[in-house]
Amino acid sequence: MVLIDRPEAANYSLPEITNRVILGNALEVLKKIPAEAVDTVFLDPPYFLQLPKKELRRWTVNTVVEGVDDDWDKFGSFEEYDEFICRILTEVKRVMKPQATIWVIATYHSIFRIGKIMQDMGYWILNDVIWAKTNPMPNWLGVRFTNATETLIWAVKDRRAKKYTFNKELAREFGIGKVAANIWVLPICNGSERLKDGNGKKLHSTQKPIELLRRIILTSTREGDVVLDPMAGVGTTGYVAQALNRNFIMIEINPKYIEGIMRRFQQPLQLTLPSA
Amino acid sequence: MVLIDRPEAANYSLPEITNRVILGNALEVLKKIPAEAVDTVFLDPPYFLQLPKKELRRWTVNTVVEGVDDDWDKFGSFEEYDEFICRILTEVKRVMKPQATIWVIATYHSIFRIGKIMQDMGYWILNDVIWAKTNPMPNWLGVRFTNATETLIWAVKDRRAKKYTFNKELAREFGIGKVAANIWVLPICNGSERLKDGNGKKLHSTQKPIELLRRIILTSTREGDVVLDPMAGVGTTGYVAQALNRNFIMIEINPKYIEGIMRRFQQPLQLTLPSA
DNA sequence: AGCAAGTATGAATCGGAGA
DNA sequence: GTCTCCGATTCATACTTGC
Repeated sequence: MVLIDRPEAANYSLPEITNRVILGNALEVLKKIPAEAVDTVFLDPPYFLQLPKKELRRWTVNTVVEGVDDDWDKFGSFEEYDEFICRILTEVKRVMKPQATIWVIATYHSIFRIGKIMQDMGYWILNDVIWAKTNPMPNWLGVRFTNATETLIWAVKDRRAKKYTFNKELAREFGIGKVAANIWVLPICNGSERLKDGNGKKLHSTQKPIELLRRIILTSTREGDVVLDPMAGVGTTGYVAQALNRNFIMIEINPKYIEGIMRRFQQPLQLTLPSA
Repeated sequence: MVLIDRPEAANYSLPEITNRVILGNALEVLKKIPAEAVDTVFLDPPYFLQLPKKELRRWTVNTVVEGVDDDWDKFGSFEEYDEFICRILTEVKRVMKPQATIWVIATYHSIFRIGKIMQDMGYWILNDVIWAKTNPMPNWLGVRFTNATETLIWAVKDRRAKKYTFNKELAREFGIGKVAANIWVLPICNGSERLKDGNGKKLHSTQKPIELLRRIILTSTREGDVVLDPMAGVGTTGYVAQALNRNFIMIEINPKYIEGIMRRFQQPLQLTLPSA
């Protein structure tokens, strides 16, 4: 894995950034990428959780839930959040090929805002896909339903885009029942897959599971395609793309996460390609 | 079942409309209902792009700009839909008690717009609940995932509302696993439950299943509560509410559907109340 | 070594009363 | 709006410890 750290760069050529991770702010880096360059986008933005200041304590073991308290999830208001989302989606749209598709993931905290903004920008939603978690954290005060799902929006740039990639047979394997249903049941990322920092704590608050990206890439890309992840975190997208013979471009602003990516790629992921 | 058909009415008292269905336009009828009158709302709005234009326009008041047919597929249509949703949610909010909760159901065509509008209006989302259909209509073209879900948004009027009703133990029965998960797996409305017209065709295109309303009412209301459905269709909400010893107020503009409601209530639904 | 018991933790908008 | 204090509250999974 090669890191690109040239903040002074004017523009990037596609070859020089393919299968690379670029250190920098997605909004600025994206502007330097050629138009209509990528086949698929996976976007995992901050969810703007607005967690209460009050700590949530497990009374039986007297420990505190370490919720998402990262600076990258802090916004002053919905308006501020909306503007951020809108700017990212504008830059992303420019670098998408005409037939490219985009995946965006979030929870109820923000997925509705994102979806409406996408529609208003002209993106055409193909599906919502529900990630049903087998092991969510329960709501133990019993004041709400346990939030066991995240929602993915799968869309094209424009209503007129038709010949996008969809591997129906693989989609049938992943969904529930015999139809290619829009529900994926899989566990959250934990155990040895979860990257840790020097103190054994999780390196990233919200690392996405390999299996989730495997399903996204297999259903919506072909071998040799270029997958873009503008907010790569610890790089699950590129890690899985490489294992499935896809190309990738990742952008990440946090050196701590970049370090995790570099460490991860030293042991390439092994995945069997479907015979089809 | 008593029908209220008094378009000339000034204002309604709560007793005179409780356990009744009111014939009329929801936007106008809601204005005649006292403020802070209901405990729970179930809103099943038109699903954008699934109804012909004239069907949607019947709901809108003073918003139709003539001669913009060419723009119907673009932003103009979204705006008109948004305004309709905003108006309904404004009237609904007024008649909700401070601790009342609201359920809104839709598919990806419109749920994102609705959710953002709700947030922008100050509604505070408690959960999204995913209705996973056991018997969805397959997507034969194979160009998308089969749409096997609908999304429900469950919300309170305001972020500060706390003492809303949530029957945790019942929610645990309905969800998947032991946690009260936000996923309900149940079939679409079919068979003898589905109301038919004189020609044996389905009377309503999107009749909601009894079981869906049973779960909504049992998890989020108490006996004696008032449940409001401003766009009642063939009246599943009131039909289930009555069987569970809840009160209801239904509004419906289409006499054909009202007729279905009247017919339905002649054979009251039998449901066992949970012993709790 | 293997099995059992104990411990840790997850994108969480998670309470209420009173000062 | 803040703050403090009181009290009731969780499951699936993976890892660690102990025998």
